[in-house]
Amino acid sequence: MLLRIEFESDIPIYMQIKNQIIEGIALGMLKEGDELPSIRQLASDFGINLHTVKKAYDILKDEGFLSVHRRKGYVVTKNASADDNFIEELKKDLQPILANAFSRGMTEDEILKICREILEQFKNGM
Amino acid sequence: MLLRIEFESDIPIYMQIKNQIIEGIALGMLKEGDELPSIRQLASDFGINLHTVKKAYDILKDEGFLSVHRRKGYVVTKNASADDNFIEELKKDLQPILANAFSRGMTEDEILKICREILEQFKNGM
DNA sequence: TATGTGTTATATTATAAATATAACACATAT
DNA sequence: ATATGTGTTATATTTATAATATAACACATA
Repeated sequence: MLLRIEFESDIPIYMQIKNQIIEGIALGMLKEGDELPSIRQLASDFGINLHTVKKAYDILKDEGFLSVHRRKGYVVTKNASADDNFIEELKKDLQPILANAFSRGMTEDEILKICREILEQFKNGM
Repeated sequence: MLLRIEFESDIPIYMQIKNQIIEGIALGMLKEGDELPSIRQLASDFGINLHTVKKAYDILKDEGFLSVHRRKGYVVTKNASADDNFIEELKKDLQPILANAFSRGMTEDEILKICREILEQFKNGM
């Protein structure tokens, strides 16, 4: 599992880590039972603080993507489900992004094509 | 054009304003030439600061959704295009959101259905 | 000339993100 | 037993971003 952090990005570091781990799971690069690097290890690799990594991991734990074992550390656990609550959040997240694309003149088909391409990656486990 | 601000939201106020104006354009509620409330007016309506509103408006101006006239104030101008640069950003924005949905077990069809529903709103100008 | 637009500048406060350090709890390899 | 490597908790500090507060200015036009 390769992580890269863009320090110049406007996306907070803990969010980049969180997002990339979810993407790793979606792509099949991270499977149930896989152990993640320890918070100290990852922090050290990137020259960032232990708490920044822990924040990302803890959010993923709360959401059901990770669980934690005393000795093994954080482990992939796919307990996150797409309940009604999540669907609502999903719509709220997508709404402004799709509105932006549509307002710039993209057609429904053009926009859906991009969504399909991204989802295709996940299905094929690239 | 009705705006609502959620002060408890984790989304910054200027971002909520920005997003809702883009959604207004996507929904056809805001059309080319429409004048927005003045920054002082909108700030006063919501009990927020003039600069918070200006920040939102200025971003929209930079992106080509608004232009500004000395007397009329900020006006809807659809100069925002979906160039290669935007498409790249769009993919980057969609990637983590779709990964999240997919990792929770949603199928491609289920996810695309939600995208279609949102886009349908825009096409029908709800 | 008064009024209502946006603009610019400066300072301050509030909140979130990230860091720095230290000490602790727990499992297990040695 | 003890050392080591996990995560955990606590506290304080620094940095960056968001939001506010005030004031003065430029411009168009009624």
